[in-house]
Amino acid sequence: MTTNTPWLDRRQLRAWIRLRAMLELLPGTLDTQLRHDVDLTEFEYTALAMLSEAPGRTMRMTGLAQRTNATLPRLSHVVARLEKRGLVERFPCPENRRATNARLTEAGWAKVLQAAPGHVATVRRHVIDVLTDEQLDQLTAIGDAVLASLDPSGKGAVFYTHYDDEQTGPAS
Amino acid sequence: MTTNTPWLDRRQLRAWIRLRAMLELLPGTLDTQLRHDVDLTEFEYTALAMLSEAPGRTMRMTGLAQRTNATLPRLSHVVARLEKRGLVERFPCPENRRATNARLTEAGWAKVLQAAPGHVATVRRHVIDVLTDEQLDQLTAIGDAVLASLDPSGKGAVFYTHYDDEQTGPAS
DNA sequence: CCGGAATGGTTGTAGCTACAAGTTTGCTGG
DNA sequence: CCAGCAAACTTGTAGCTACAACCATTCCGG
Repeated sequence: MTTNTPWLDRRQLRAWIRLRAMLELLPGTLDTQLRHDVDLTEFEYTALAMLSEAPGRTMRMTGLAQRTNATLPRLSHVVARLEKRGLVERFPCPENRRATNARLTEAGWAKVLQAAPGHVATVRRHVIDVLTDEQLDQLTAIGDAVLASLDPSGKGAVFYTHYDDEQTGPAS
Repeated sequence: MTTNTPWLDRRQLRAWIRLRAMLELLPGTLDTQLRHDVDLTEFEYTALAMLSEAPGRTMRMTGLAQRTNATLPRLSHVVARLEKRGLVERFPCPENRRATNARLTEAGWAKVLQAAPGHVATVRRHVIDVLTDEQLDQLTAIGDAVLASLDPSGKGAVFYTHYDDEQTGPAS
């Protein structure tokens, strides 16, 4: 820890500058579109979307937090707000009395249906449609490497790899 | 705008999920390290670092905002806080009386020196060192494509391409 | 040379996130 | 069977960002 940290060479710096710029600019762009069109944050949308795909449109808070890459306090606040807006409802989990389930309401489902097309269009416009199929796969590989370093336990990976290939069994 | 937005296929979804996860997790990781070690945000660090590389360690607010991918209001607030901490000082720009210059103080310079190694180490650990040289170049290309779609005017590109190749002249 | 638009900034405020505590329920060893 | 620790949340609060408003300069056409 006494230093000896090599500086970044030009190639590395070049890549890092792009990544940092994306990190700074993309969230704002996505948020702006969603807020303007349907009054949702990208994070709120993601939470609702995850619920909409879950069996019974219901998930436990912890599970939802993992899928949305959020901390539990953050999710708790967000769900509380969504509940006030009538898009989600919470109820104690039957099997585990310290757990809480979040369920998408009908209004929440309608909201997802309303929000999805615009959001997908934005993601397409700024990300998907400007990349080649090859680049999409490269991005996937890069993401896997980076995310593995961020989450060595690999808890999140369960979800990342969920869409990789339906045939393959769970990660060994 | 009447819909007709194709949904994402598996390959596209796969890549997008990784990118979204990075968008969500990376900033927090970088912020946490910097805040813990030197009480700085990644954004604050970037601002200070940009100033430290500028001639006279001085930049106009607008220019600094562009390099840090920030809006002017945001930068204004941040610089105000940095000024209170004695890391930066502001003074009216001589050539343009409506403009403001921000200059790194000695304390600010010391702060950058103190912060840089740890931050670079973190960036290395989670990004640079987990990718191959090939992947770094791929990331650069992907970043260029995405950023171009976010900023069609290409104002930011001036900076992105600054490190690409010292030999090449300014973009045509 | 003057009225309006554009440039360059600052400030106020609402809303979201991170961090730190606190609470309840479940688990485990002795 | 119970002490203590862990799991699963919720809540309080400080701090940062976005958005909107505002003010001061500068530029530009007629």
